[in-house]
Amino acid sequence: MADRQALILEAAVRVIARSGIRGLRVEDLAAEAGVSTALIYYHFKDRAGLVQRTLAFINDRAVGYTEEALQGAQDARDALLRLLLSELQETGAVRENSVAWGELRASAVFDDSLRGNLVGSTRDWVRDTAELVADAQAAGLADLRVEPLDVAERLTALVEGLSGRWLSGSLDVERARELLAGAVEAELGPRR
Amino acid sequence: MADRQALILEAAVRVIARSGIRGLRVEDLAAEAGVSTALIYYHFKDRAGLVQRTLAFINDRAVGYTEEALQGAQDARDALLRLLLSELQETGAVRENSVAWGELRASAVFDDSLRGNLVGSTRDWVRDTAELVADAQAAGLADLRVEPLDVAERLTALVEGLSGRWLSGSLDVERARELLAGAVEAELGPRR
DNA sequence: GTCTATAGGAAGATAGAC
DNA sequence: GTCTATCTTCCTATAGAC
Repeated sequence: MADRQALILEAAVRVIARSGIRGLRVEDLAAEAGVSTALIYYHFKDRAGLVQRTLAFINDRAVGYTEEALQGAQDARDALLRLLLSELQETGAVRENSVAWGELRASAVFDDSLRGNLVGSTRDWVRDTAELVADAQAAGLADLRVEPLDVAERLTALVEGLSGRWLSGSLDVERARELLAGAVEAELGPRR
Repeated sequence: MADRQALILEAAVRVIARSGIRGLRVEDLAAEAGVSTALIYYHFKDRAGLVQRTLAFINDRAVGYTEEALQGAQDARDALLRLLLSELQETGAVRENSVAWGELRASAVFDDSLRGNLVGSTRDWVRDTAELVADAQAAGLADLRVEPLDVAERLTALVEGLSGRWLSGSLDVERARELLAGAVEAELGPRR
């Protein structure tokens, strides 16, 4: 069984998914994890440290289902679509991650200390996406006139927009996935 | 000069733009507005009522610059672009509104009582956008094969995604506007 | 309508025993 | 390492005077 710290971090993800980063109460987390508040302070120093560590934990976990999503892709264009769709799934872990990610971005508007992490992760994601766009072009599966970085930046930003609507109850996940697939078609042009 | 309530509401917008909905402290607002906390409770009953009224106030104000953006549009396609770009401007009021809107969406993930307002406003915005897409098609300025509602839903969601990146410091406003213009081109196809 | 003063209740953080 | 108990700070909300 995992150690106490890991148990607390897993509980923290659940609490953040339920109440948000700013709604995270150390006492709630203690109850969720079945430990005392003092233990949390012992392991994580203070609330800010706890949040920091939880965000890093979430990021690591995301790598898992992202790579999983790429398994079995037919070609580069298919891989691109799968990568993007992997953020829009009604799965426990994905939803938790999406909520946390959205909260992180929303919180970073008011809290500089959260921006570093965020900007870096965003850039990585955009870069990976742009590479798949370029691969698709090289394989003759996408319009050669489009700029991979522009397309990647738009598609990933669209995922974030759709995700926000999904999680805030304006859009169901199936419709979001459909819209995203349509955007990929519009951006890359017909398969040649 | 406006009455006290309006002064408080204007101050509340500034405080929300600076600290977020969940970061709004009645005491901060009192200082910003130059009144006592008691007066705020006198006029708005409680914190929730204050937030509610402020959000409505922000919505009303947004109608102003939205309509302004449509002035001088050359044609339906141009009007569509202007409508969308009006959310991405480095102007005091627009930035304040964008921050508040993003916060509202982010908060609604955890607070059901905020969803009603949000879902309705989103639907209206998407509908107005879809109408402009249909107008552009009728005027021969957009590909007739695209579904106006799908395009509108994607473009408005993209605006929200770009706006989130802009406000959280991942993207500057000029780049965001450029990317958005590119998306309109990709979605509507070349002018015919 | 508006203020000063303060009650009352969360929530973060720590002391000290085990 | 982990807990119980508690300190302290911050924040919403109200009482009561003007």
